[in-house]
Amino acid sequence: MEDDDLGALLARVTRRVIDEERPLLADQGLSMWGYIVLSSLARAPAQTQLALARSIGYDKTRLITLLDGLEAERLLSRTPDPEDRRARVVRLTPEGEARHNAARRAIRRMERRLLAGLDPADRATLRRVLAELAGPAS
Amino acid sequence: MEDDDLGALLARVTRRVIDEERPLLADQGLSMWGYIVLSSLARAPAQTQLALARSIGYDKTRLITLLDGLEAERLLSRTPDPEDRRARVVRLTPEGEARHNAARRAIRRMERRLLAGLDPADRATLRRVLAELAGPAS
DNA sequence: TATTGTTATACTCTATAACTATA
DNA sequence: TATAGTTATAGAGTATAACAATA
Repeated sequence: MEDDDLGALLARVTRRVIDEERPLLADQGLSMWGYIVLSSLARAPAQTQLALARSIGYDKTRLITLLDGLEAERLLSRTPDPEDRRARVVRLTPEGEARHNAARRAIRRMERRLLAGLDPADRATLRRVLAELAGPAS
Repeated sequence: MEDDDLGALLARVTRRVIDEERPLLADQGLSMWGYIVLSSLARAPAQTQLALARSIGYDKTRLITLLDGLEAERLLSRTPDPEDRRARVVRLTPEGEARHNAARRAIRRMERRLLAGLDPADRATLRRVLAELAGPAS
């Protein structure tokens, strides 16, 4: 029997992880893309919404309503940039940081459980190789 | 700087591979799901369309039009099962087998190129660990 | 003239319900 | 009554075009 394609294998594993993540995020009142936005902002505030959209690989027009929702929940702020009055700097609020951390903790717990059966060296290799293949950090 | 979530990492790598695959499949006149169907049938014919849908994780109603297209191109055949006249056995035609092999070769070439920078032991570990995490073969 | 943020629109993909023919 | 295949419809998700404000 032939090996699976790498792409097929990756897609199956990714789908499995995502399926486990979704209910954990729902517990925190977050969608997948909402969590991705919070994660990006937790690394660094976004100078423009366009830059944020590009950095997470999302459409800039869809980002608007996503940010609207997150802002309405006071998880992030959009403040006009005094240097360029077209742009709006997007930042996490303290509440947004807390919500992100809670979601992140739940996801990390799930990941540990998922990888529990693997050899520790394999776990390390997996993470290192995936990071290498993913290219420069987003 | 914190590590990325495993899910985020997997999603990035998967997207990258898929983005590389799509044009190769388009060269063969195949969609992603079309290729997945041909791959499944290349492993074994499907006793019913429902079983095929389940095995590849696709919706049975969407499978219909997908199979319609592939059948119109003579890449597969749907023949009524004499034992159960509700069911239709789905098989690759020789042309379907050839098309699948051509697509597969192109994809394997791309995968080799993508993984070329990795240590051979890491490559092997990646494939083995992903297969383990993907669960029982579909 | 180009860019940021935005809205509106169209399109594609996906899920649900209901029908037919067999079992 | 349940299942395989199918069709039609509705919904979610996504992409495209166009606009106002600013550079």
